[in-house]
Amino acid sequence: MSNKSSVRVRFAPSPTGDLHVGNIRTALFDWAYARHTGGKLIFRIEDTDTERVTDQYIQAAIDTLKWLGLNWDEGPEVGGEYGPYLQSQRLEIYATWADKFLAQGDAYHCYCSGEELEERRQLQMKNNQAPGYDGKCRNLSATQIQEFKSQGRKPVVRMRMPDGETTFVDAIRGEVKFEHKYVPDFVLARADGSPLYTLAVAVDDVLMKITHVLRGEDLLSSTPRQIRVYQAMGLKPSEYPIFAHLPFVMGQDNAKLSKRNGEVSIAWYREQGFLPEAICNYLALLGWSPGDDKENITMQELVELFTVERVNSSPARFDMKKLEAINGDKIRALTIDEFLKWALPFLINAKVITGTQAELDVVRSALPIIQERIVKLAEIPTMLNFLFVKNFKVEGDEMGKIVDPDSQNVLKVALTKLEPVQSWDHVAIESVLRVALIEELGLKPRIAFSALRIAVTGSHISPPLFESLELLGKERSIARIKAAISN
RNA sequence: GGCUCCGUCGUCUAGUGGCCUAGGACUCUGGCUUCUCAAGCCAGCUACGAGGGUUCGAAUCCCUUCGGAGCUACCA
Repeated sequence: MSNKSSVRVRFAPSPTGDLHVGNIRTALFDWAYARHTGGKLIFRIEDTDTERVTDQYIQAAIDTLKWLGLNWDEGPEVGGEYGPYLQSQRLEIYATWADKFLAQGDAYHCYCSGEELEERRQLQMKNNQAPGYDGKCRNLSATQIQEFKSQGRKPVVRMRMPDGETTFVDAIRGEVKFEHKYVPDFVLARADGSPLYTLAVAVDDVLMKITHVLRGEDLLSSTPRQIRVYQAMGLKPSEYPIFAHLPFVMGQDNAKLSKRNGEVSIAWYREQGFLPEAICNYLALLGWSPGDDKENITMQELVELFTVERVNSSPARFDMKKLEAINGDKIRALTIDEFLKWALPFLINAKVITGTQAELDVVRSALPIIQERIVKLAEIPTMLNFLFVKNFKVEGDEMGKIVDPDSQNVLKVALTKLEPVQSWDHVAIESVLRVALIEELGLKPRIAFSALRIAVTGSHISPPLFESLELLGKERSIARIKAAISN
């Protein structure tokens, strides 16, 4: 490998949809590697397929990456000396190279129509032959070309794969070899001159001086084609980038993660209240490991520890439970100020609060008691709703649990003991209630406090009772207990 | 079908010939703690796909086999 500061890695998604878990894992590794080596991360948009690409996804991808904390040195928004970084803005460059390949004899015009190709492919399959371009237009005579032209045919540009084989060393998998008889001549540019991935990706990696290509394993078998383009461009093997094909992230059904087998859109994780650092931490563990037993790491630690050598070659199954566990850990590690910053949008979105200073003060004092009780930020609204709801009412199910004589008695006793309490803090509240209900009435704590919990929070599951009472305030607490007493 | 990649607990992984009667994390189960729910703590379950070699010794090396995945486009 060349010296450290010259490392240039690229993340080059095709914006045909929202960035998903697999894309992000790749982006994360690209980023971590660039940062680890002190190199540059180049963000390039591969939008050569005009039929599938949508502009909105480009902006969405930018937003997602930024939200995750992954920054880039060259690319959309930041520019760079090798731009533009949208392939749709580099069309002339690809056209120029395609012409050069044609002139050099590395590529040739192919006049076969899609239907003809498909027909021949079916025939190959039927005869148990490897399907692929059969080389029909490889050596057309001038008269044949005239003939096709007079038929009004427009040619595509097809790369000639010479006999032989391509061998390259994948940084994760070792030496990989493809015999060219299994790598048919491939199309570089459509009849209208627009480039295909195979052309654009190779040209850009060379022009943008990419030194390391870390990408999904699905591109492994397209590597010989990419190398063929390098050769046509005049590169020596020592000038090829280093390839590292990352293992897949798979869904529950053992297939590549997709919308069908799991939640893949990062937007969804964001809405659920997963922290960017938790997502990155978890994703980093899919196909890579720090080496020791420490799994909960910061972005900083990831950068320090990440090496391609430690990337696994086998695919990993996505496990929501573990992501949640890590997210819970990260949430618990937040300072209250940070936690507040993350919590507010969820509270406001759920219309639990509007965002007044008074509300913020309450939320801030309530956060410590729910911090270790949630796994996702989206759980916050339901947990704190009882503190803000205007017309509080215990719902039927829960109400049914406190209409029995014992519960009613607890509420009545609690009411009389609580009303005189002057300093309304959880310590005082707890001691009063313990004396009255546990010592004097001889009740089991879980029985005694359960009735009160339901009466004031509306649910048998809530944050700690005494702190909840304190946060609610004396007035509302008393009122709710009164309301829960049947007569 | 062909080509290529991959194969350690349910899941993510540690492991590069002896440190492995295989370690950690998540999940699950049981327990402790306890005002609910959590958190925390303790314990337990469970794996080298299979079969052959090589070796004093193999999860680690070799072969075969089985299984899974990707590719096989004028998608990327």
